[in-house]
Amino acid sequence: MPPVVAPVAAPVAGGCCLASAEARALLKALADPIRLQVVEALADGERCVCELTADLALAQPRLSFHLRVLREAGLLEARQQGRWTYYRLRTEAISALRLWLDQLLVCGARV
Amino acid sequence: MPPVVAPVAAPVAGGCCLASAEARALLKALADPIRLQVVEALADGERCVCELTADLALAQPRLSFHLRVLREAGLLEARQQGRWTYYRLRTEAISALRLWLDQLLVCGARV
DNA sequence: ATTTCACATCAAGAAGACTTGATGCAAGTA
DNA sequence: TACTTGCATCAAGTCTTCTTGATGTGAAAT
Repeated sequence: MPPVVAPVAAPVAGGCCLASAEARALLKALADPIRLQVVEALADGERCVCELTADLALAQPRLSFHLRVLREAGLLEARQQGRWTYYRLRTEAISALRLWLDQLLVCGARV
Repeated sequence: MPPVVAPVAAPVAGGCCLASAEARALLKALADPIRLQVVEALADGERCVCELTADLALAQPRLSFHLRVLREAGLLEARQQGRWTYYRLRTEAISALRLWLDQLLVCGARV
């Protein structure tokens, strides 16, 4: 377990309108119970993998697999520090998804 | 194909805060490309299955399968009229999902 | 230099989701 | 009544995703 240190600000990119493939990747990533737990666990700040492994009581390769899915969907961002890898939630991704849902209602599939 | 008639208003129930299992069902339902097309096709009004089958160029049992997934997730509602079954989008479901996404950001997983 | 720790990755198997052709059924139609 | 149309459902096969144990790697500790 790493020593407790102050959280580090991460760069924020955050694009606007999602392509439907990107949106679907986000939806799919969030649809899994374990991955949703990970996202919730990261809602109040970044954590290293070993903390998540302990908190969620998961086998390490299993968690690693889901972290990769979440990262590739754009929901998570990884930061390496010493031996530890910290993951943080890309809240912009969730905002973008929220916006995408709006579009789904507003325009008659014309986007 | 059915005769063209005026669209019928459908009852709206719409619960508030989604349980995470319900939310995940919605996410999963929307994550599929075919099902997303169906939702988009229904964004501007209800349609019968045969219209959807034609528009999306899908085998009928295949569409039927996806319609069921969408309906069981709470995204669609079916209405029978004569020989035709009309499906409409439950926009409340999408609003609820949007709200659920908000909660995900606002509270540190405390909901 | 060796060991340990944190994590990623891989290969094989298990589980789940989807597709397809066949069948059933209810509501019209002839 | 017999036939057709619109749709749901089922069973079997296929494809995708997930899990698990083993292995690899780089960074710190000894």
